[in-house]
Amino acid sequence: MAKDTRERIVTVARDLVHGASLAQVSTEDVCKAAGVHKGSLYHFFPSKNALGAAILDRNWDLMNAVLQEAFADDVGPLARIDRFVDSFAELLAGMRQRMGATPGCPLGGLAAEMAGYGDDARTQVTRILAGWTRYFTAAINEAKDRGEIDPGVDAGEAAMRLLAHLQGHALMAKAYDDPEALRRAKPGLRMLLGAGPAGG
Amino acid sequence: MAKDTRERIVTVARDLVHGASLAQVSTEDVCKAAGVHKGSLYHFFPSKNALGAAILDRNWDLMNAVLQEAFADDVGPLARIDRFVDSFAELLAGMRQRMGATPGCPLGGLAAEMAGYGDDARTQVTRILAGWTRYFTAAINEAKDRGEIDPGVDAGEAAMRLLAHLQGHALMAKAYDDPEALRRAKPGLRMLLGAGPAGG
DNA sequence: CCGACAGTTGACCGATCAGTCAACTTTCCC
DNA sequence: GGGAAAGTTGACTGATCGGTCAACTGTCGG
Repeated sequence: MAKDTRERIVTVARDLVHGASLAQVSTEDVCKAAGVHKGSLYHFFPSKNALGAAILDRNWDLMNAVLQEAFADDVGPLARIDRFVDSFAELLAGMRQRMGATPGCPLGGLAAEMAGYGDDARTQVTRILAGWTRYFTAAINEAKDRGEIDPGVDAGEAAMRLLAHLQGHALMAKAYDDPEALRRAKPGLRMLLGAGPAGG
Repeated sequence: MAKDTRERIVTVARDLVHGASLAQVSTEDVCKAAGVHKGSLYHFFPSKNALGAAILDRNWDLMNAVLQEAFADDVGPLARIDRFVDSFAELLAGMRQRMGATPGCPLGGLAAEMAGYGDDARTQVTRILAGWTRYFTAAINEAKDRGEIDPGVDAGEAAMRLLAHLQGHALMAKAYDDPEALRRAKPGLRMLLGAGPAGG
């Protein structure tokens, strides 16, 4: 029952927080939704911020799974990026249906909130961002090797640009309550790589 | 005294909120900082969210002033965009010095928070975003006329891409506690316009 | 069967919060 | 100067919040 309860708390809290923010969700909300009592929550987490950190890690695990699937090498590197954007957009669309409103990026949104909670949280955020860019960097390097994009581009810098671009579009998706806004990031991503507008 | 007090409340609240979030700042904090009492605050604002809306409007006013100055036509359209990024970065740097940490975009951050507060707030956010893109759209059209960028690009779509790109980089600036991260958006903006890397 | 310990309970606390209110003061216009 | 309206005061409320705690339960090794 041990790991099970902890798992359930994080899962439930994740769902609640993703629809709003960490600050808007109380520990009591989480407990009620998870069918646990306050003491149990604080048995596993020393503080609410620690729960927030666990949620952020969990969100990264989920995003990481999406990334791994999208970046599988059964298609070319540029197509993988497109595939990831589609998966991301579908993820947002599904959440919109479940919650009635389009949330922002599960990582970016919570990250922005927690980055203001001190350096520890900010370090966690940058660690996650680094993990995310790694997928882009690898794909970009492969695209360079294949001659699909200019070999002169710095893969790391380009990857950061792609990530920032995606985060910005995720914000638009939230602001316009429209998951499709994220998909509109695709042509921009191509431009940022100096690659042709289609096929890859 | 009337308008003066209201003004002071919004100004002070803006500073407090920008360093954190609306949720993290209490009405008491605002009152204390403004040297007013609760009743006065609620004399001018029907609710805390209404104060948030006023702050958002104020932030837009300030950003609008920065935009107007940066987009003055004493230089070419592409140079105006660069100039705006520089002004934006300096704005963040100044706030970092005053508050000890790099805040995100004054508009984007608060917008993301308030977009989850209902459709009214979301409408306000989209209105502001539209005002922002207008500057980009005009500059892009002028650049097209001058033959500095491909005349085939849709100015509106391109403007949206630029804005999203900037928002993403503002998030990075916050996450890495480094205002210079925003400046790194510049080459990406050029790529998104299909323009040469320098001079314009 | 026992003792230890992880997990669970639920009442409880002190603090804080958004928002209220009736009384007071100032301003301004007739 | 008088009276109404606008602005201000400061105490107050009811709710909520993060977090605590001592006692209880189940489990598992010896």
